[in-house]
Amino acid sequence: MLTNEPISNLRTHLGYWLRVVSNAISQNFARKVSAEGVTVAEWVFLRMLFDAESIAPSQLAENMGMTRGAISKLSDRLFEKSLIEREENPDDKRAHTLALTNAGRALVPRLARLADENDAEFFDKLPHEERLRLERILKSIVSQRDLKNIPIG
Amino acid sequence: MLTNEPISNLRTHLGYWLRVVSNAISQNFARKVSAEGVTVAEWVFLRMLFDAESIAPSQLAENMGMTRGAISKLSDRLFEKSLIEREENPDDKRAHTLALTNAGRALVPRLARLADENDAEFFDKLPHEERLRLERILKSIVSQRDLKNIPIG
DNA sequence: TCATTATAGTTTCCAAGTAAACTATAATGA
DNA sequence: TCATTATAGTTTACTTGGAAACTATAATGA
Repeated sequence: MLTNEPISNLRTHLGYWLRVVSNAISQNFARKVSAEGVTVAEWVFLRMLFDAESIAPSQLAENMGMTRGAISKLSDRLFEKSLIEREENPDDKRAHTLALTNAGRALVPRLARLADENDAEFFDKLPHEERLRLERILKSIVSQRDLKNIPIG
Repeated sequence: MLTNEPISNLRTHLGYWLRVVSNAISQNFARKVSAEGVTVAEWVFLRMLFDAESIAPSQLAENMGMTRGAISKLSDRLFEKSLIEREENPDDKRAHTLALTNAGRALVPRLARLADENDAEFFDKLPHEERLRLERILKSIVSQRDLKNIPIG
């Protein structure tokens, strides 16, 4: 050996434990929303449209931390499921706007319940104080590293 | 509205913040290890082989929380890169054993350094006490939910 | 023994993302 | 004005994973 430094174990990294928990939460949530016929990325997409009323695909790409190509394909799928509408902007024929259909708008509250349930399954058994600490620590990392988006994958 | 319950915002869920941080850490690490020509899944694979000396693909699938199919394909890639060897078990022609090549064994310490660096980038600025709290909270969720594996995706 | 069942690993088909090329339209500025 | 450049969205080629079918071999038990 040219160095005395030990080869660190996977479990020595906080990032490892974060990934284990985060992926378990996401997979559990994916299972729940699949019962409503959507994916986690589709949930995020629909939830953002719910607030935005209408939004450009490129803006959504920015907000979701995904490429425009990915948003384009996500839109195709949600359109096929009749959950969103797409309109060409009359002032700028390059631009589109996306909006929820009535079906899409009706689905969001059900998905939001599933998200609440999912979070509760993982965190409700923590003492309230611990939940606050966890939230504070995570948000401090987000602001320290200036993390803006929701990278899905 | 049929219900008075508000539609919860994405940012109200702890799972959301966990995913933001976890994905940022993984993406940052992916960028680092790509300079060494490997992916995050390949790092985990190599690190496990480093300890195990030799291991069966199905055992590795179990340990990594991936399917045998995925391990089969991961093995192909690592074999192509001359980082692992595959041998047929003479006692049971169905079974294989995997082991690191010298090149693979030489790579692991460099990747372990990158993992250390990556963790430090995200967590070194936290007070020591906070790091311990975060670790304790995450591990308590792991044990409470009996999370066993490293789901990569 | 040998038909049946189980196990190990591989392969095929599919899903959903990225990067980068591509198309259409708009904005800019010499 | 109109050639050049920028922007919006789509498409293509590729990556990497899962699910399930498939192949080869081993174990079981009537």
